[in-house]
Amino acid sequence: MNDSKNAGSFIDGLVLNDVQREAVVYDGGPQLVFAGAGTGKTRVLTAKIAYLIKHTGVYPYNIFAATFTNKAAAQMRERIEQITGIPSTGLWIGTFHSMCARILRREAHTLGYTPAFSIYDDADQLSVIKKVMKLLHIEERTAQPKHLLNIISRYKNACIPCDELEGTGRTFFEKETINVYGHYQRELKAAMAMDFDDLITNVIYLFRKHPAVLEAYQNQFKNVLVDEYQDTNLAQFYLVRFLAQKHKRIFVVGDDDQSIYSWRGAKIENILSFDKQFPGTKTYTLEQNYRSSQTVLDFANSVISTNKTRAQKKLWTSKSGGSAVVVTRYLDDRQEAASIALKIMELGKKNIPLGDVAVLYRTNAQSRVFEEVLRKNNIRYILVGGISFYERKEIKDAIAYLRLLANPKDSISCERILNVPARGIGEKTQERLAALAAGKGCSMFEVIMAGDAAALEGRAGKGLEEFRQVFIGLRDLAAKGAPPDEILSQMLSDTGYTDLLAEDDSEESRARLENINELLNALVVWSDENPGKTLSDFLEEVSLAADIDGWKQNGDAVNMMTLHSAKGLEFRTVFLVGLEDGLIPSRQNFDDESKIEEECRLFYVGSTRARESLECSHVNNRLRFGMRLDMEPSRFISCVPASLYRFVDRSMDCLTPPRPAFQSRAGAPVPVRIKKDDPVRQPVYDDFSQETVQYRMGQLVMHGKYGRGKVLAISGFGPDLQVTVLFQDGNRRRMMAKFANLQAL
DNA sequence: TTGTTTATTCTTTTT
DNA sequence: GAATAAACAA
Repeated sequence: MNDSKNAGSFIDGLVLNDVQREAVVYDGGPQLVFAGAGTGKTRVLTAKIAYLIKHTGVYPYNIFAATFTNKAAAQMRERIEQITGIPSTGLWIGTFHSMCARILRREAHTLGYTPAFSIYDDADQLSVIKKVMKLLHIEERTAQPKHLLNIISRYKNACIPCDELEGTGRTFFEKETINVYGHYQRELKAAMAMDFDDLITNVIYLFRKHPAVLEAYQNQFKNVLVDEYQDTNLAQFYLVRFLAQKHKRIFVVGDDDQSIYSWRGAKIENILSFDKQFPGTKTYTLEQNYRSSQTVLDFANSVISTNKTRAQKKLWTSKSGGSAVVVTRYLDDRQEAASIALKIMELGKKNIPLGDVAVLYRTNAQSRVFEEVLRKNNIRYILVGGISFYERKEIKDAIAYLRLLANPKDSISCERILNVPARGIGEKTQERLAALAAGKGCSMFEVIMAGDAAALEGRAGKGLEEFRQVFIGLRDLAAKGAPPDEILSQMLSDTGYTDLLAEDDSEESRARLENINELLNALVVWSDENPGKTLSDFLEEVSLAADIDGWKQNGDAVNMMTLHSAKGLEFRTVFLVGLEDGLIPSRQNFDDESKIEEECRLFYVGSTRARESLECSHVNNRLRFGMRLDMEPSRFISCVPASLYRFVDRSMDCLTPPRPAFQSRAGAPVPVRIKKDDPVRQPVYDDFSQETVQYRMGQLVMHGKYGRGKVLAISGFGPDLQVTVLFQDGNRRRMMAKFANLQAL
């Protein structure tokens, strides 16, 4: 970078180019930095904060810096400390969610919350919404719980509280949704819980209702900085505006070409209209890329140039050349994985550290084939995302115990573990408990702990008493100030949770036991590193941890993650896999132009992760939903001029024995799952269609119009017989068997 | 009430 | 094919 035309100068030991330095030094109001991929975005932000602290007399305590992940925050904090030599303890740097949680714990009482409130993840949210729907007698097939949550989330992102919506619903559905929203919020409040959106939104409500509180925070945060500004949502914009209103010392960095979170409410308009929102904004554009080779950049530039709605810019680098971008076509996903594993091994032989290699894909499900083949070849890998550690059943159970201990109103956690391990407390008992709690105006857990429920007869009563004793023990321990890990291990032994797993000799139980021990270790380490912090602090960290936060680049392990997780990272060699229409762009976004553009940006983000070599691949045929589908190469590849990459077709190679594309299992009929010795459940014969066709689950069939498909479900009987078929185009159709005229394959 | 089998849906992406 | 909901048997 020293040979570039705007030769670098140093600020506090950081090399900066002219534009970067100007942005760091300027102190005349709002600043917006458009920073393309690899143009030193993090460097500028770090330098800016360090500069503020070291040269302008701003205390770390006066800085509010929002990053996209906790990991990024931790790294930046460390770097800043290094540069300035000043302890960064007071510095507020973290994700919007974690910093808002911090504010809310402080101000909890103002909002009628306890500082130990629980934070609900989406599984918890789903439980709450289902509870509400049951209460309001809304059936799940009339309105999907996830859809309702989505609408609620949109209201929250716009910072519209439910009481403002009362009576505004026009259609029946709207009225119902608003009603659900109200009940949902009441349920959360009763449980002393907030969901992810609430963390931001409640801070906004706090500031709106209590100007004095707002002013205090405005006075504290004289400087507001935001990273990845293109992925902020409306509520986050309101927050930033609130905080920066007074001093107008706001500095945001982002790249509209890397906006990939609109489905989470992110508004690309935030960055595109920043200068209108903050008059007098000084705008900078960073276009010199320090990461990738020219060939990679040319490819990436071409990918993104097809998008219409974007701020014009073009990345360039002073590094010339680089190895050509390769696009390879494979026969199927297995060949793709096997060949890439082979290539990875060759890289290893060339002494390229595998920690500098990544396999990136659109969906988590795609990791499976790679895991299998890498394991078979003894290649170490690190998998980011998928089912994360904290989403595992046993971990969620353990956490629920701790949560309930910290927050006795947390009914969702209470219901989760009341009968785990099984204590004979079934659905009926739970209903009775809920009624009892409602009558007394307290939570289920409080009813149990008061001993009021001990009056319940028989097994259930006994189970409840057992449950109560466990928590009495835990409370004692907590009151004595025992460290969290001790509390957890006592819970595990008192409930018999560990014993139960130890008794069972299955592979699964052993894995679970291992996970539990891992959690225990994590708690020990955590308490060690965070003396004085409470159980709630730990639980908060757990709730707000991203998959990528736990990721540690390891010298000899290949990295595998989704394109979303890869944002902000870079690798020497990147394999961009599964580049097929339907995956990227996702089939579900086919009908929306703006979503297609976002998928294109995702492809762009992926391509720009590569420093030296970029290998893309797509397959003719892929296993999805347990069936083989024929795929077409992604439309985004088709848009790139052939001169910008080298195309290799390996789909004719016979690495795997040749077979018809569709019938992967050599046409072997899928075994029918019929209950043994039950004549009633023999395969259904449709005697009423012209031909006698025998349908069974998993049966491969041919349809005149839709082509091949797999029978997923059979319902009805005789002339009413219906079959649900998943077709090759990825769509599922339910059809009357007598008209469908399906042919067995 | 519990543990089994069977049916159904599901795959985007995550703080 | 895998995870979950629903249905069922013990």
